[in-house]
Amino acid sequence: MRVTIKDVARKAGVSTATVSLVLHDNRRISVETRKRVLKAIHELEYQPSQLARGLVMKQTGNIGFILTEDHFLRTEPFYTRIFLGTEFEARESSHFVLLTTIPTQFTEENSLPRFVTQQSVDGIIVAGKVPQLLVEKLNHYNMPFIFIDYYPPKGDYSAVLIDNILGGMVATEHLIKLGHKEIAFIGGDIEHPSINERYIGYKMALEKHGIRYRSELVITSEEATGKESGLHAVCSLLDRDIKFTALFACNDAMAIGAMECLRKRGLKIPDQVSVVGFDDIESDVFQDPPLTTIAVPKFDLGIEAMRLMREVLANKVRKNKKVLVPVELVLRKSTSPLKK
Amino acid sequence: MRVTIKDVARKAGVSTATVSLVLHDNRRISVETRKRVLKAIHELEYQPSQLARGLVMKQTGNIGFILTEDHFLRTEPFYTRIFLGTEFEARESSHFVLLTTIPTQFTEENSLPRFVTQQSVDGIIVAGKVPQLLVEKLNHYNMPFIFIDYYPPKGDYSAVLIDNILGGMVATEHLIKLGHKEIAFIGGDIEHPSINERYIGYKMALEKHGIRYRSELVITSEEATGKESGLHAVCSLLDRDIKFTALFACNDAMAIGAMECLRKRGLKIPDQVSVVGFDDIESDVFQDPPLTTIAVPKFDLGIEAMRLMREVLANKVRKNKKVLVPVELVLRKSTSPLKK
DNA sequence: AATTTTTAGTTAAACGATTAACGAAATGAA
DNA sequence: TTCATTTCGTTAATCGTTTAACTAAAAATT
Repeated sequence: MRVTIKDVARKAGVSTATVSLVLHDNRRISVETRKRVLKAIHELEYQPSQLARGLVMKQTGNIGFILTEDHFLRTEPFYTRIFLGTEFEARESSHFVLLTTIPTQFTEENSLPRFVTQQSVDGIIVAGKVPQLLVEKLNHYNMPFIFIDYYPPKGDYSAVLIDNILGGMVATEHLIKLGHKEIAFIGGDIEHPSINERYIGYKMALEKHGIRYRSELVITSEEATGKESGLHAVCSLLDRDIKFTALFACNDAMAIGAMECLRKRGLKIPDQVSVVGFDDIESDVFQDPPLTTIAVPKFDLGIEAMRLMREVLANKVRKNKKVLVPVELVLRKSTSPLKK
Repeated sequence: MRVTIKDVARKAGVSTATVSLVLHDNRRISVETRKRVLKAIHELEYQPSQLARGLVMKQTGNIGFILTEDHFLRTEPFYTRIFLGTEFEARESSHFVLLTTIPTQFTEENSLPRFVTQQSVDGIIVAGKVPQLLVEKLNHYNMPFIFIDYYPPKGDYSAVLIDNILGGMVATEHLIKLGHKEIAFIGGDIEHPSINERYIGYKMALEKHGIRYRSELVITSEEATGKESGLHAVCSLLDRDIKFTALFACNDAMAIGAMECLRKRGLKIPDQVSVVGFDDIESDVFQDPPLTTIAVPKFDLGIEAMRLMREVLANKVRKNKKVLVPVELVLRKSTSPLKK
């Protein structure tokens, strides 16, 4: 049978209360007694039961982690890295993370994850864009939740977000510093806050350096944000004979598609067109040339979310707190100084 | 405050024991009382506390899921799919799955996942090849564990495995039925049970159809099982002027590398060489031509593991049970009938 | 009618922790 | 010396379930 606090108490010749107090570093216990207890704990290899502890403390020690199915199964380990960060940081406070997915099309028929309805978690982390319906259903439960890399359009929540505006600025400024003035921007799903913010960063950088914003250089009408969209966007630019010496794509997938189009049309990268992406996905390195991009620290996003969760659970947070995690420029071979 | 069994009991005018018995479908309770209780449960939206339940039943309701880091972060969502299957099936028995990773190089310095040392799980599922040290450390704990897609070289364990031999046979027979007789096999990391079994399947199929095994058609000396190994293996075959009209690669990655080499050397697929892979990874479809392969039902592997775990936990399993999940041939464009 | 059996519930202990409230001994203050 | 305070522990209630053992009433048997 399992070693319990009673066994420890007996072995150390004290009451179970004393053992518990030692475990919680209560200074009401003398150094000697504490030593005896610690010795007994060690010798018996005692591990407190999380169940018993949770029952009296009214907390489960679990954190729920919700992802849509497609995000979890994406080839690019974006959300898996975020999860890993969360799980890693959870070890610091002895939390467990329960990962579950919801259908990408979450409708009325779908029920919430069991850990929510059963109240088997102390808090919930929601990663990536999720259907509004989920958010609303979640609101019915008296459980703190935190978003990662997404922010619901209505309502006020705690969230850990990528500093997309900064990223957009850094990417654009990088191009500007290389001497470029005709910098195109391509984006899709422009309603998505993250994409929109990158776009804003682009515009801010232009303004900051006194470069006029030219709408013909900008494509925000793509539906999706995949490779095909990138290809399509750039091709449409080229078809209209729009000239640009640099390109900032709202993410790497689109950037890769864009490069494909540029190559097809015989444009040399980076000599004729410099390209910057956003995200730093795995395949960037295998591009020809390797893609310069804005790296998103996925692991850190997960870590920050778990930290924020702890603060929230400890009531350290006044209102809904937002954490912006910084991004950084990763120089590879797809950008170069403007050539005459 | 949380709704407890007491609230339900009060509302229904019965004792808490009665509520509990109703919850467990005990037929000692009359139909009417049961109805009253059920009504109260429903009206109060009562959810039993897993903590309290677990405490008295001496079970946590959790299953640990261990993966090496590199497996979890692989671009190909192989193990994530397996996990998803497990998580999905866990819902049937109200289990939660705690996913954690261990360093790929698990050494003495590394400690076991916290859910093991803390005994916060009822059983453990280990997916993919893991260091032997982990297995040995796990053995010290009195917890059932089950392997998925791996079987430790020493010892006897319960496991859910891919029917690799069958897969190797099916792949090879497919080629034989297309008229091929000179069928090459390329594999790497041949010590790995899965690879070895596919190789055995290859040999069995040849024998079954009375085709002589020719060692010069076989490469098992590659270290790794990646694209480069596939490329290297086939090139070395071609360099030695070995003739073959079909090729079975031990996995899709190698098959893709192999095709790259074949294309480079000007050999047409499938006209001059038919190629079959194994695994059914995402990028198969994007190959030129799309790769015919043996599909591994990842989701099912996870499901079967969870089912097996339940059997084990219920002591339904006499000895260590092995479950072989069947694979199936996926016809795409990389194989065709032998041309004269 | 008396006894036994069945039915339909209840009582109370147990699971393994935490912690407020209490208390005895030692120490300090008046 | 007496009273107050501090130190170091203990007692006992509590968290929300489950379930063995019990009981009262009803039904069946003799």
